[in-house]
Amino acid sequence: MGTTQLKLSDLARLAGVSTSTASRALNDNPLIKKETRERIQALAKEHHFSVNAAASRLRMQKTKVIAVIINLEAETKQSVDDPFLLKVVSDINRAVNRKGYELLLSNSYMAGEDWHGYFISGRRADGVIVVGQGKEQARIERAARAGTPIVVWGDPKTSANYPIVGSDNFIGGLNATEHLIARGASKLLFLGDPGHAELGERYRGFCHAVEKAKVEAQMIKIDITSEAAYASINALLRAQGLTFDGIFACSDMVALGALKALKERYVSVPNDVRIVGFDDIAMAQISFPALSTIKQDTNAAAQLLVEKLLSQLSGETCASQEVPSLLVIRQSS
Amino acid sequence: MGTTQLKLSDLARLAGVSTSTASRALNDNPLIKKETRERIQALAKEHHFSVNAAASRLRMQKTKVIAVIINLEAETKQSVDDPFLLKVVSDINRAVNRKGYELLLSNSYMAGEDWHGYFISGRRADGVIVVGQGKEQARIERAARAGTPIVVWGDPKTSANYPIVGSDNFIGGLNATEHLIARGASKLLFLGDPGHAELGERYRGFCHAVEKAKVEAQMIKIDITSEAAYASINALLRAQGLTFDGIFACSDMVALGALKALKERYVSVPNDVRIVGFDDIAMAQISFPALSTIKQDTNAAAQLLVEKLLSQLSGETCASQEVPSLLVIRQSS
DNA sequence: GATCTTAATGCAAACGTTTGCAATGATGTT
DNA sequence: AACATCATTGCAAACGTTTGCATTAAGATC
Repeated sequence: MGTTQLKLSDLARLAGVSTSTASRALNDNPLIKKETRERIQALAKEHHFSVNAAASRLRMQKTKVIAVIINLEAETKQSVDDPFLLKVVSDINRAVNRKGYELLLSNSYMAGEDWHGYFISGRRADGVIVVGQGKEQARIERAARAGTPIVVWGDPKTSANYPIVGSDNFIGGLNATEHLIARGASKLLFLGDPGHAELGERYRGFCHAVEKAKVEAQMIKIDITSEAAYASINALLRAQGLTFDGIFACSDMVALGALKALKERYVSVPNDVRIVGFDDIAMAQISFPALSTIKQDTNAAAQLLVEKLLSQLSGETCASQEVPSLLVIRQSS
Repeated sequence: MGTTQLKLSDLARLAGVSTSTASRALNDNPLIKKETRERIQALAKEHHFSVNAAASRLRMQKTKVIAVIINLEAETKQSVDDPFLLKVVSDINRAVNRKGYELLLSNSYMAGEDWHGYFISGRRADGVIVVGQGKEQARIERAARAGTPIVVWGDPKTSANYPIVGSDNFIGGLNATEHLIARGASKLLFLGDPGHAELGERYRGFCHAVEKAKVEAQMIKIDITSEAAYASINALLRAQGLTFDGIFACSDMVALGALKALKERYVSVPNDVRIVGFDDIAMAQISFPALSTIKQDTNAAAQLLVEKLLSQLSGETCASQEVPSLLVIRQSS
């Protein structure tokens, strides 16, 4: 309490060595005799000493911090509370920690337009992970061009001057749709917004399967929320009756919204309509009927994101990469 | 790219002033003539200059960073992916930003045992927000005693040497239970773990209502996950049949797990069994039937947490506080 | 015994800000 | 005309590390 903050030079004096020796000892530098190192480390623990990160960062010119910025456009209502996005952040957090880095949680509000200036020049972080490619990639591209070490969670097929990691959305959409067809659906419905890069790929997969099987199909463009899905299915049923027998929803939240609308109107799932979602959020297996879905391997993706970012930090350049997705069959299909 | 990092002294030279003038100008210090200030600020923008945060923090002795640490005990399986916890973090993020601070997302893994040493002495953050009181408060208490500015999301009734913000869990439990009874339930079931501080209060509210109304009640102690709830309801139905007609679940995830088990066995909700959850996560209104629940005002709580933390930073001492919760009636009851 | 190598440690500069104090010039007062 | 006041700016120290280089002591080699 009353005591002033212990600094490295104090610790050194307590140990009877110079500041530089103390510094090297704490960093386990083999220049220092082993027993000296251990003695100083023990002393540090005993006195609850910790290195002043601000000073260290200033001197080292690196922060050991990675910024994660959640990149949501104002236009869409997909909220920051989307369980899937938050799961991605959570997995990134773990992956970042495993590599000895810390995670600065940020957003457009703080970082403004000039991400390179804010994070890199501002020495707030050594690199940036962007979650959510969004529809507008100007800021990401600008940051990358300015030399920001940066990786993006999004659609890996998009060509860009930065590496993108994400699921194989096309295959995912294809598998989901073929599964619906295999289960007997012949009048398909895609629910989502193909204007969004990742969802566009899923839609391409959907269309591919539809054409191959020569079945009917329609697409309803909606906001990526359960509310929008609920409302649109309700409207569709009211206006035209049951014009479909299989739904591929662009996300689980959307699928669950649709599911609710169907159940309220006594449409049986999966007998009358089969549904497959995308993401495999926790709720998918707890809904009733449990939701079939395309599971995104966020854990593997998070690890890849971090690895690619770190390799950029050591000067290498790396490419976009898809991570396999997996069809999880449950009761809804 | 090839150009070296612009520093304050470079900017000053470009503007034809001293470094100190440039510094003051960027901080809008009225000591500097207004037009000089504006000229330098414009120049900074033009050259994409940003202050080196590491240097600034070193000199200022403060970081403008708040650490949020998610405090989950190893024993319970409540995962970091719990949508409610993540919503709290997300709301805290917004509240922190509004005050001009950044958010460092951390956990026991990085911070270790000595939070004061790691965050405060280590100059990584100016204060700490702990999400999740947990069952074991030794680390929090130790950090507080060491002088860490700290606030906790948890049960405000717990007496502690740090301020706790959270919902009025007792009232919440009381209201939920009285509502169940008012809807005709007379054989109640509490699903959760009263050993956990917040849940204990909810259980107290439950018991209070039960005693007042003199109805039957039982409690099943389970892990706070939908899987555990699903499994326990299943087991109970199999072993004893339908021995209850109202469930107060300690969280929405738990409620939804229970709901699924009931629906699978064709128990009608809300006709045979009424259910009320706690939290009001996004899924509550999209489940079928939509889940009645006690809504926690995470937004207000987040703001309170941040305000209390900042007032600690300016030397004030502050008390725990409850935020009102709200019974949201939907179809499940 | 003188020189060379090696292991271990210390000295001092640098990282880029912010800020108390001093300095300057201009204006107002006696 | 001498002096006090005020607005504006600059000087230089300090924040607490890390690290290239110099130094020391001890053992090895000739």
